[in-house]
Amino acid sequence: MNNKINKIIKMNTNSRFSELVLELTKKVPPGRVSTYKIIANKLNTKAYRAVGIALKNNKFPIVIPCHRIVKSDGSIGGYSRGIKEKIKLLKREGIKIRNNKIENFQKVLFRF
DNA sequence: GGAGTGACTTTTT
DNA sequence: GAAAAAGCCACTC
Repeated sequence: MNNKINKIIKMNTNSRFSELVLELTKKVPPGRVSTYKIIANKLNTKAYRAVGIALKNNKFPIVIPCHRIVKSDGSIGGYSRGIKEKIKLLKREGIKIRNNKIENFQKVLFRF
């Protein structure tokens, strides 16, 4: 099951970086969020922006919970289908959002 | 292989 | 505290 997902990810990422980004994104549990910064730090890099690029370019947003990745100040960030959709998905998982910012950000933040 | 781009972050106005 | 600027580095073409 998970192996299949990994294969799919590898298929669609020629570079190691994107692969790792997607791997980490997958590990964020439901109801929690993480940030581009945390992921970049986890990969020992400062390519915060490249993390976003990797998520944007991933071909399988179904298996990758991209919506659980937000900006480091708790605001939403971006989403290929529009931030409205992202907010909706987050709310569905029990995360409260006000004025495009996540409430209890520190609480729901998942630090790996 | 160089230049432009971006779902970011931090610092400075 | 909002807005702008600067810094960052992988990605794409």
